Amino acid sequence: MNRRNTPTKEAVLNLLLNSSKALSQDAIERQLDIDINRATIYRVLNRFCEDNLVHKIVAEDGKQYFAICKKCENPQEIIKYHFHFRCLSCDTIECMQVPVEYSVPSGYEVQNANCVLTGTCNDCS
Amino acid sequence: MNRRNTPTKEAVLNLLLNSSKALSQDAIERQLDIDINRATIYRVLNRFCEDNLVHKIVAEDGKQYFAICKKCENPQEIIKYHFHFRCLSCDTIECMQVPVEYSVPSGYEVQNANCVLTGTCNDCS
DNA sequence: TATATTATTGCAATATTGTTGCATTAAAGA
DNA sequence: TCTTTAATGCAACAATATTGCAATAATATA
Repeated sequence: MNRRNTPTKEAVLNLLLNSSKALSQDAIERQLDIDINRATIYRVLNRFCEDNLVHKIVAEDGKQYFAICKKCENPQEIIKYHFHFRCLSCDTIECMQVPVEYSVPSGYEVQNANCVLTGTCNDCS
Repeated sequence: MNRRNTPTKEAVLNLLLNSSKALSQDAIERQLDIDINRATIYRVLNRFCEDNLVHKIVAEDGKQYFAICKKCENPQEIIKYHFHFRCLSCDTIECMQVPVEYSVPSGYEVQNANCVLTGTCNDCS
């Protein structure tokens, strides 16, 4: 399944690259200049996730948010997972530098961590 | 807004009390002997949450899960938040004793933490 | 450059989860 | 027993996300 470059893909990627926050599908649709179908946006985002370009966070509102996290790409950092912060005031989600530290009993195998702190962010407090 | 005791309330509470795992609305509906309307189950659960009898976890499947966590009630433990583990194999969510440890930059105020580890649990590995 | 292959897209339909309005029922105090 | 109003069932609704299918277009190949 080879990937092809399309204006859609490029537009979504650029939006994410220029955003300091994680974005939901509807936020992406709203912020894009061009009109892209909802289903297409989801498909593009899911493909990005498959290719490890983007990571997905599910907040307690049950919605999916997507982010390109530059910190993730830092090869020095072994930190695989980091906290996310959801501000209830400005309704944004951002990647925090704070790593997720945990230990699980033997027998448990962790494949992913989805950790969201909720509250008021620096800008809104 | 006084609360009243009803068979529904009692049934849901007993189910949660006897469950070692966090349950979703549909799981509760399935496991109950009596037939209870979906909306009612949600209302009962949300009331339990308001009364701090139960806590709610949102997993990466976007679904809400509810649990009575005995560990939460231990007054010795200052631990407010703990990790949850979602097993992809048996599709359950359980409360872990592992506390969530984090620090946020000044200016951020944390009101809640929703942390779910995903993978394979002890029973399934 | 023209053509063939097939990844990508838009559209509509569908599934799932959760909430809300409203009339009815029933718990609990007077 | 009567009154108050919390709780319930039902249907409708809202929001999020996915899927099938036909049409389109990116890319490799001739």
